[in-house]
Amino acid sequence: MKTRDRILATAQGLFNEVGYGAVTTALLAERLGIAEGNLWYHFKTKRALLDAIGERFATAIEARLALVPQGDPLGDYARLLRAMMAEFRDFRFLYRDQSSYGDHAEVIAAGASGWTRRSFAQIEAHLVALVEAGLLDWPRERLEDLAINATILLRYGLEHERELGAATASGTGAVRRILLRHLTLFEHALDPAAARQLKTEIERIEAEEPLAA
Amino acid sequence: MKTRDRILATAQGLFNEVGYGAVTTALLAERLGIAEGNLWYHFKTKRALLDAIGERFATAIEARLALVPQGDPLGDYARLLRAMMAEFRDFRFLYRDQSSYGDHAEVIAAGASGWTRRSFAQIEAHLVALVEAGLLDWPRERLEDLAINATILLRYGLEHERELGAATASGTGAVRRILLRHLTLFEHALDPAAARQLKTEIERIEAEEPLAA
DNA sequence: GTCTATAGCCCGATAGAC
DNA sequence: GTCTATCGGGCTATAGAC
Repeated sequence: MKTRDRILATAQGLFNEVGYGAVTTALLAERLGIAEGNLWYHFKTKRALLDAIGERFATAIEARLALVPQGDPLGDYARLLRAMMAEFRDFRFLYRDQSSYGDHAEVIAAGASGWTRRSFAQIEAHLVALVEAGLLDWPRERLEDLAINATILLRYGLEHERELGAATASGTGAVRRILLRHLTLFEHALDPAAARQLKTEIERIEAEEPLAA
Repeated sequence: MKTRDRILATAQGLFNEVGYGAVTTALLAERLGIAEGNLWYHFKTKRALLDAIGERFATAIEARLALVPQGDPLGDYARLLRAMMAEFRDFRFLYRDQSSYGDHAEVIAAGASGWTRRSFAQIEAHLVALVEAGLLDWPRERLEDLAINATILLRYGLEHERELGAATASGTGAVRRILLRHLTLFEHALDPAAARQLKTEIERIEAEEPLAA
């Protein structure tokens, strides 16, 4: 792996782990086993490093937002949940530490609002597919609210788990709890077999691999 | 007002406004119109300042958690909503900037988990009162989930509004939108007159005064 | 209690040898 | 591409006059 990519991956992992503000260039260089000066060869400023991760983020989020229901409402919804949680986990510091990187934030600050609104619509589209397949019994006029509430519960799930004192790393069950929690919004209105299948899929998602750091 | 109290109030307002990490002692002193050295007379360290605000927070949160349904389910619930939103607003940086104050956090880190769980129970108790008064049609076994989901939507409401690009200061309608959003969780199961009354109360809450800073 | 002056530290970033 | 050495600056905090 090229040094530049190692820096990016390690920085991203470290930012997620201890927070953007707490990651000094000295700490990052030490973790990488390279000299601090070498960092500046690959990234002229700390901000340039953040920007590079921001570009990765924008790419990942656009890829996730491109997911549309494709005829298997339950599988499609589970796939979307998996993609969203992976994104929240892999780029967690970008969501969480916005107050730390102050002016270093352009890509995120510019995109956040639109991305969030498109996430609402995306979840709603998937819920509509469930309704149309007869798997979810929910009045059309309340689907938008359901979608927004589901998105918020997913979006702030990891922070909420941490606030409850739970570990949030992969394999701790945090993702499973978050997904099951959001399911309580509409589980009672789901076809029982569909609910069971969704829960099985959720167990599979929790078992996923974390970001290589 | 004593200088010590002015420092506390101004610091709290400034922390909420621009983030704990972004508030340097130089900025704080300038806003107060006093010399930086004078700050250290009143608070030996920046952490001591944070601790003092943390104590205020602990007092406020215990006072809020002491609120119990008192026979007027709708009024009681509105009173609780008002208290919670005031708390989230007045001590916002404590909720938001946890990654910034790293080790400076004792009171919060120690209490957060318990406070959150007690908030769940408190909201649930108020919802139970609504059910028992015949104003809310909700199965008992799903009340806990409803309470938890409502708490999360309220707790992360301001951060979510900001992420959507909305202003979150008092009078911007952010609090009203947050309260109406959480109401979508169970509005359809509320007695229509009760729903109308709750909405009226919500308008009244939005019109409230901000923290004097 | 409040001020001025400054210490001491760590940070992000640069210069230049290899 | 990677290293060592070092700089300038901002930050928290101290010393001591008033």
